[in-house]
Amino acid sequence: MAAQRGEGETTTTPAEPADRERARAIPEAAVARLAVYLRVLSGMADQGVTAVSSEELSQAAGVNAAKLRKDLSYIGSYGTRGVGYDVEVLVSHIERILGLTRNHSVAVVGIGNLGHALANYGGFPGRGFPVTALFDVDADLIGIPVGGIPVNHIDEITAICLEREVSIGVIATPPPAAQSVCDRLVSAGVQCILNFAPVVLQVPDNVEVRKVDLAVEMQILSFHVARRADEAASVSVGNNGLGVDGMVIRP
Amino acid sequence: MAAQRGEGETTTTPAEPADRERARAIPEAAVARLAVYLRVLSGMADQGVTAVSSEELSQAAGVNAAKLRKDLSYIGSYGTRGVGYDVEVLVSHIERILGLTRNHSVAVVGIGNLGHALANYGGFPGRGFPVTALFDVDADLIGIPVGGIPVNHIDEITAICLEREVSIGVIATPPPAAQSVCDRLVSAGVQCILNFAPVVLQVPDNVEVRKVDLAVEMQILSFHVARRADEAASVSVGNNGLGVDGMVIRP
DNA sequence: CCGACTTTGTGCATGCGTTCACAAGCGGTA
DNA sequence: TACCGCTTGTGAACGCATGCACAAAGTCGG
Repeated sequence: MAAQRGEGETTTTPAEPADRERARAIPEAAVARLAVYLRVLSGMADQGVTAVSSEELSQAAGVNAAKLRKDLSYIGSYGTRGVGYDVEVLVSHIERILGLTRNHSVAVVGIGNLGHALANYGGFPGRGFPVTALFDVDADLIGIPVGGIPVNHIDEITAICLEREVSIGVIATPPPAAQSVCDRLVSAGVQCILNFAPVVLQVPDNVEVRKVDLAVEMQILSFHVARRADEAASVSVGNNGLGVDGMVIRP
Repeated sequence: MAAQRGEGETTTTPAEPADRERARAIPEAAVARLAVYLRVLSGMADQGVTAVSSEELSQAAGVNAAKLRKDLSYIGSYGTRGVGYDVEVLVSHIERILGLTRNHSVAVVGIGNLGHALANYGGFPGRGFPVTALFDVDADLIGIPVGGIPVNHIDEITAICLEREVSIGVIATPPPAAQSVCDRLVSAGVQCILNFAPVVLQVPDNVEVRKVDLAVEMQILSFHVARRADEAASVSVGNNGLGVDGMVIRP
């Protein structure tokens, strides 16, 4: 669907179909994978690899080759049939689509164990995400530099975020503080938030929140442990669905 | 579909349709949400709330009410029509399905900034996930207790994981070490891994890996920042898809 | 005891994402 | 130049997840 490229279309449409249209059409799931491809490709580039096939790249990224090609097709046709992809070219196009050509100033709120860890990454995972502000409520922390940046009091959040043009806020506070911190970030014009607090944040529609929830991750793993155990039990006993420990399972 | 409960079915099927069948049928996405519902419900229980409707619960969990009801229906029918759900009952059933009635011993590998943070959570987010072993390669760390547990050398990983029946391994090492650590965990019988290292782990089919990748999260946010910026640009100029900075976007 | 009202549980339709399979396109070779 | 083999890009089928809308089932008031 959508406009093909250079297919001899003789309408009045300009030659360049605008990346915006494309970007809007990329499935969320594909965006996440593009970031993974980017990392794998960067690693390859560092090792002097200049060309790669969809098969190789997909294996390194842990996905199916067809899926990889479809994902790449969302951002355009930059491969050469019969040959593969040029690593450099792919890297630069993915970076462009992911918006990594601009710098995204990051603020970390909550300088506890996790906040420390995040701030110390310095220049955050991958390049392009400079941490430019740290906030906490603890008076003992204010002014102390962590990862090269001094900690500010949380009350200064609005002023500083505006001044330093923070585009991404990272919440690493205890749960009770998270919503209030979030509200302040939003009122400071931050439109993207990465939330480590185990809380469901309420935000306006124009703000994007991504959640990293350790408890949820652990519980999903726990579910799989339980499922495996159940399977093992029913296999070892027979396959009628009545496990050895039927009554252990029920409360 | 599947067997209804106590509908007067007079086949030879035993009364209890076995939770195993159910567990296998729960969509992955629903499992993640069940964990969220569980947290919200626990919070409600702590505040003395005893009953809740799907509407209330769904709002607190940030999802659509129909989806919530469907999710809950995967684990059985424990609500009362015209009334809602009993908080305690729901909590205990979700805990059972997620396998939280058993204790899952956790090992953390890589006691850097992040590993420290994880170990210090002590008893990990939510109850039921006791951290029972820590590992690192750094000789300076060996023997030092973090969060109450002494750090062991990584070479002891197999022996200790077997001895302490570790069921979940958490990898918080630098990227180059991750795959090797993963292999050792697997050979120690660990079947569930939570990976914080920005690496695509290769594991056998019977091992479950979940990935928490900060770089990917940041880049997804970056993508949305860029998309918003593009939208804003094209809106402010008109709506023909040709933005003000068309040539800035292209390399 | 009955009728009105509330809320659950779920069949069905819709849409998104994944997978398949193959035509189109390109480099290499004779 | 013409052919051959390889790899991309994508139309189309499939499957899963989401959302809708309503019957079933319960409570409450009279």
